[in-house]
Amino acid sequence: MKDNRSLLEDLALESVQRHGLKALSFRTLADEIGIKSSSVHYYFPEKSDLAEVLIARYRDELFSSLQAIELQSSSLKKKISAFITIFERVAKDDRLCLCGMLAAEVEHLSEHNKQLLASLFSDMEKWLTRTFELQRTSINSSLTSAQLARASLSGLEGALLVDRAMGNHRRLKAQKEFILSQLT
Amino acid sequence: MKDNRSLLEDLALESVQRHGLKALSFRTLADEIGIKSSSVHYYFPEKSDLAEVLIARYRDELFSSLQAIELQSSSLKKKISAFITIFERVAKDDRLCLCGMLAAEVEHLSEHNKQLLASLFSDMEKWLTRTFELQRTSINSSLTSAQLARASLSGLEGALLVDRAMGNHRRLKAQKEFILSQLT
DNA sequence: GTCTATATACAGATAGAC
DNA sequence: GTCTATCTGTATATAGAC
Repeated sequence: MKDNRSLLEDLALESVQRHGLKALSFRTLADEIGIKSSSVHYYFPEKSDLAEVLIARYRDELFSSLQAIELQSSSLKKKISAFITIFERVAKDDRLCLCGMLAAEVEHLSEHNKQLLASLFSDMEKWLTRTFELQRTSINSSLTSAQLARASLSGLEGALLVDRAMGNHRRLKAQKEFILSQLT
Repeated sequence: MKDNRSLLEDLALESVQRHGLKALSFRTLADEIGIKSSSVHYYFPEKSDLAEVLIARYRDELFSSLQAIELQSSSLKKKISAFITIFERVAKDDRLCLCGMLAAEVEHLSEHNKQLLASLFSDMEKWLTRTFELQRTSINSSLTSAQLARASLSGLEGALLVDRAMGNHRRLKAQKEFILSQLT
């Protein structure tokens, strides 16, 4: 049995990935677990406090996935495939990546949360850059590892975005083929 | 001197590309040209009516740009470069592509506007697919023209999205290099 | 076309009782 | 921790006068 704090975080994360932070309401959130909105404010005084927790949680779970990839996969192609699997799971769940959704709403974020978001993107890119660079010889492209990392991450974010509007997963599939076609 | 209808459309388009449709307020819009919100309802009875006009306008301007590209550019690389220029202009103006922003907010669109958005994406992909296919011999990739089109468009949308969160244009630049690296 | 006035709904947030 | 009650702000939308 989970405590209310965790339940609220779970529901909030799902809601933000589906409908956005601006559309998230403390009232609706409270209704979903049968408490009042004032009780939600007990856990998260302001909406920005909740957003901060969501970003931190997403970051933690993401980084443990990345560590698992480093341990389990050997070839570069396998590592990048496993990385893309993270996005495929998000797509299957009819969600956007939290980062992608917040990026669309960046003008509504607190300054602090804007920085957290930027550093999360930056760290994902760094992981990709390092992963590419460590097995650079497996790459067949004129681009630098950093450029490939930037294009790959933003490409996957865009694929999730457009696929949601189109009701299928064709762009994520195309993006995956595109990225993997650069690796041997 | 533009009429109020056009002024409202201009301001609304800019606002949606920057802050999203959900954040767009008839009151604020009215204030910006010195009329009352009830007068905005005279032109656009409901918010979804305004959104529909914005999508149609965006579509018209986009397609005339695409036609110009077909007439002016010869090589495939030049055509695709010119296509990417459209996104570079959007980025320089600190906006998102209207389609990308609405895709993030797709759960809040009316059924009709959801369809308009999907068909706009679809037509952009068709244009790209046709353009790639017509000069297929200039492409150095194992992907089909349709897959390249899907990956390119969603990649550019994602680049705009992530770049906004990061405060620079590095992902759009990387995406451009990535796409053009497949063309001879 | 534009206004005033208003109905209605919902948002974030807080005070204070239990 | 959770509640009731409330303040305050803002949103969409409409009726009816000018």
